[in-house]
Amino acid sequence: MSSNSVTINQPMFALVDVNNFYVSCERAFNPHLVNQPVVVLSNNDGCAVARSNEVKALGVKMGTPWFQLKDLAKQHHIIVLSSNYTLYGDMSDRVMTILRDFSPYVEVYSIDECFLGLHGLGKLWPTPTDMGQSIRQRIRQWTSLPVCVGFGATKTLAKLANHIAKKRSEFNGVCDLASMPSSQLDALLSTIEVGEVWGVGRRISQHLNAAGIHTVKALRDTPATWLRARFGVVMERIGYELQGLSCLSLEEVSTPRKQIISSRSFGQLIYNLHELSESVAYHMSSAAEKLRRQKSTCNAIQVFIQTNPFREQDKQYSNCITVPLPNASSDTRILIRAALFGLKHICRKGYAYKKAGVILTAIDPLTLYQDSLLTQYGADEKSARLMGVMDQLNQRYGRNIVSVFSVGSLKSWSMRREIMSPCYTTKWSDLPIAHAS
DNA sequence: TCTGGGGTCCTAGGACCC
DNA sequence: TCTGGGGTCCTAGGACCC
Repeated sequence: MSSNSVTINQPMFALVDVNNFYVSCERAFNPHLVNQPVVVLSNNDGCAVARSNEVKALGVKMGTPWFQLKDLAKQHHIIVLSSNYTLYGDMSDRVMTILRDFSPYVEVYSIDECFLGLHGLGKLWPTPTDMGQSIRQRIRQWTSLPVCVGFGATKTLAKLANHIAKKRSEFNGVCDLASMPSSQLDALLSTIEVGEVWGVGRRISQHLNAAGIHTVKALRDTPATWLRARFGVVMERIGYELQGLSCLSLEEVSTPRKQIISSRSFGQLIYNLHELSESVAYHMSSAAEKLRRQKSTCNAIQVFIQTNPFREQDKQYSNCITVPLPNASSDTRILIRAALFGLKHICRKGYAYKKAGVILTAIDPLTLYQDSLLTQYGADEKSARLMGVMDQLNQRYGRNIVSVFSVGSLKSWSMRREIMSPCYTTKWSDLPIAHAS
């Protein structure tokens, strides 16, 4: 290496992930579970959603139905627990609080995973690995949960590093891909299957394999343009991310949900509208609660019901209906009324129903207000009146909530909402001049 | 009258994630 | 007997408009 420009890849992201999260939470409060084979089951105790290492070693896959697991469980004395989401949520909060001590840039990615942004923090630790070990130690000490930490130049690489830290004991729970010499990195990446990459699922793995791409190294060395042409923009991004070009940024503020789903399989089959109504009303009230918690309102609801597709001997029926609400609402009674109205339309007699639920389309009330204004002062209204409305709105909310985004022709101005950015001018005189051509 | 290009909006379906 | 419950984003295609 005689070059005078030595490149040191700074890891920009860390991913911290709790090992076997639900099982580890249960162990934190019941030491008898430590070193024992343990599984946690989903709602209705339907299937396994968390497995201890001992159970994974027996070959039990995520999502295995409990009835398929029963014999094995008896044979190996597996301890089986129903899930306790209140507990898990609480433990998750504690972990995230600890992580905020390590970086001001935090994205809570899921109940047991967290990305940290690291830029500017390099001087605080001798190496990223030291930071990682410190994170592990503190979380272990304060919550008794085991975590692994991965470092990388991009989120995708950090995620991959975390996977490596988990699977390969020689890393001792912390893997830093960014500081790894490239020969070692290549050797490592060529031992990992392409399906382990974040965003590469079963289907795309199959296609990649068919094209002769089997390992992460091979995927990284595939031209991103080819990935784009073959699979679309999402895969293109993954290609760049693997090469160390960051395409996915840290999302520190949690955005409100656009859809809120509440659904559940029934413990036993049900047969009539009355029972379905009860369940749908229940789901609707819980969805409406979530809706109000994120300060949204709802302008359409979808109701769905289905029979049990696994009972092949049964007559199958599944249907859904979307009920638009002319006046957006977050009032539980109004939403339930609409849902039951929809349910009546799709409910048929003579079927054994297994599952029902609702999906709300959630909207920020401010957005609704903007939309109504835009309808009111339609696209053909290229007048100063429209501009005046924009100015008023922007002043009232102290930020640019509407902006001009395109000039279609001399005849029409189009507008759209812009809450965050970018903000173009809202002054009539500053608008670009449209040329007829 | 005919033709074409460019654009929006909506929906369904596919793929992925935890 | 018994098979989870949430979410996101992208794309294609059709209807419609100018």
